[in-house]
Amino acid sequence: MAKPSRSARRRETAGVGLTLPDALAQLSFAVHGAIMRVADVHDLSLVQVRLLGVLRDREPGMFAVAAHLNLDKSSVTGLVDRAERRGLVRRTTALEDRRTVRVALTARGRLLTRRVAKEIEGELARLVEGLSATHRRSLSRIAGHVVDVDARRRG
Amino acid sequence: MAKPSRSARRRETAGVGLTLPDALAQLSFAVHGAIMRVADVHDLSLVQVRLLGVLRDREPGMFAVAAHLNLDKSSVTGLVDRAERRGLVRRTTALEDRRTVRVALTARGRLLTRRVAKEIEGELARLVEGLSATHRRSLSRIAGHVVDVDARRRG
DNA sequence: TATTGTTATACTCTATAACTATA
DNA sequence: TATAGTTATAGAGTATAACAATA
Repeated sequence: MAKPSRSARRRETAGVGLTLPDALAQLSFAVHGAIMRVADVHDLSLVQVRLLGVLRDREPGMFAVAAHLNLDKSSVTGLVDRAERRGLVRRTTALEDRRTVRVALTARGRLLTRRVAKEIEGELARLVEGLSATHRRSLSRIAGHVVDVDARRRG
Repeated sequence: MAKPSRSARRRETAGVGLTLPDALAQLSFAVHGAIMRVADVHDLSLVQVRLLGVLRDREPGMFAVAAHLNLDKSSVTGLVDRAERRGLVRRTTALEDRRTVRVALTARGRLLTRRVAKEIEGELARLVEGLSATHRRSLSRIAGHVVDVDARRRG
């Protein structure tokens, strides 16, 4: 049996009488699946998508990338190596501190980043297109609140 | 459906600062984080947690496990190898078809599965404990609806 | 021939520890 | 000494292709 795509994801039957934890977990898997569908099309992993996202508005050093992605710096070395091999990012040496290596999107990387962001937004929009405007507003507001509380709790 | 105008979108997200796709993505990361906190405590990966979940009420063959997890059967061989090495699952040969290898939780695996499930439920409950009962009900209902539509769309 | 699993191989992703270069 | 990054190494997780055993 061949897996048709790069991602592995769960697809279990949804229900009506779900507990809130179950509903949350399944919603999370659905969202993850939507993101991975886009990533797969461009042969990107989730981490690579996140890397592109981090570089979208910044030109951080390797250490800062590691902090953003919550990875060890040695993991970022390989991650950037692979992205560089694909021509998506470029390493440049900082003039002010010759120890730091800045990472930046190439023109091709920038193009791909914009495209992927737009496609993910589209997939997520499709995911909620069956909801009424009222429910969409509710979901947005409640989800925002949950995220907010969680973020404050963890700094 | 027409693409909403820029101003309409601003109206839709007024008061929250997040678009619905953003809110969904961030909520998904928060949920994933909650699950991973539990998994980490028990030195489990997300896939291993899912494997335990699949085996909770079943004793499937390797092929069926692969289908449940949406993995290639060769990937499941290694996955089950590692779980078996840790004493969490056991391979047994089926009597009716000597090709198939059934996978079952050991006593220790069953214990861990119950504990992990309970802890994940607890983490997710904590995630939403700041919501009013009304908002919790809304979130549960709306999330269930999204998951339901998504599941039906993908069969 | 078809199905179920495993093996061989290769790649991504991740971490820890040791190393280099710069500050 | 301390910091930024890479290298060496190990292991999990994934896939494809080739194989063995059974149906």
